[in-house]
Amino acid sequence: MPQLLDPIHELLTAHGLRRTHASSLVLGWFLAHPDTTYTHAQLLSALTEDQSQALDKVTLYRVVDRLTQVGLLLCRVDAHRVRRFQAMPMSVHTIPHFECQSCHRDSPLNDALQANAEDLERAAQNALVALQALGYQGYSVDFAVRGVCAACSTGARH
Amino acid sequence: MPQLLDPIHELLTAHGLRRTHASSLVLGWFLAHPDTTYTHAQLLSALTEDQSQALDKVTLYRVVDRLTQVGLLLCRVDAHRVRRFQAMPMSVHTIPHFECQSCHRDSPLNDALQANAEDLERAAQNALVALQALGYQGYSVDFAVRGVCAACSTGARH
DNA sequence: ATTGTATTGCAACTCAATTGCGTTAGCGAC
DNA sequence: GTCGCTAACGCAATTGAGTTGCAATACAAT
Repeated sequence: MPQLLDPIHELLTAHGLRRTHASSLVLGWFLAHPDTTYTHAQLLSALTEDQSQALDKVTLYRVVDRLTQVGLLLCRVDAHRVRRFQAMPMSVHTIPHFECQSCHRDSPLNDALQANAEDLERAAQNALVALQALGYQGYSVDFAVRGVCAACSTGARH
Repeated sequence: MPQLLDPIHELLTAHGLRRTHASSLVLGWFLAHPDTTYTHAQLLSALTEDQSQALDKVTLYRVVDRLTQVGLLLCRVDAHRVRRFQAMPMSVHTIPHFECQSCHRDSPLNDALQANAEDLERAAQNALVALQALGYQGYSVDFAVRGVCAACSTGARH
């Protein structure tokens, strides 16, 4: 058990963070659930039911903040103005998505974009290479289309 | 003067909205300031100082909401979790930008992406054409890269 | 072990945005 | 025109994500 936590501890110290109960717990959770996004609230309840001991709300905010600032986590604000965090992905998957401004649904666009997936992927890759050369680090690419979806634009009335 | 407002009135009725003082005022402001984003607060103070009569905060929220739902305005949530609105653009300019997760600065990426500007533009155009065929309408494309900028990643300590 | 500083936890607070509800005013029908 | 239905208004009170202040605690470097 203590050996299993080592990679977490090493990541923390490698990024200049202390190896505390809260930070190990949070980073451990994210590493165990890659490619999944969590809001603060979701993370709090997930950790609370995983552990029996509840971790303070403010502490969680601060731990997540630190992890994000050093590039261990990725943060984006969703259409409902809530921050969503996930472990910083290793590879670059550009996930094109559509945000409807009427029903506020956020749906993936894989089907509609089959044709230009390669253009997008190339643009994303080149962007990252160019940025890496400039000293930027630990990034992720997001391709978002905003508008009114078919259902809402035909349905008309709000 | 009344003649100048006609295009605004026509847009409102064409989208099933009533031609009220507040909605004409707000839509008029956005049409007069294309390519500029406003938060609710900025819009409120801009309109208040333009007009002498202050328009209620809640009314403004609701008017902007309606204009957005029918596709006359474009809405995005910025890195500080505040909604920013602008007139729905006529043409598609994909504005690649970088959001630093440490200093929270949001900077345009034109320089770094000179090389793949065409790939991006093509991907955006194709995406819109494909979506239009599916009944989606009034959209805008956003290409965002997230990570830690050069200054923050070398500076290290927050 | 000692000490300086990062981190924690609690309460109180901020601020964008929302809801309830009684009132007002578009707009279509008569 | 004016009647009546409903959208839109405006005020007060509320929500909910996130923040700040500060005293108490726990890392980690010496």
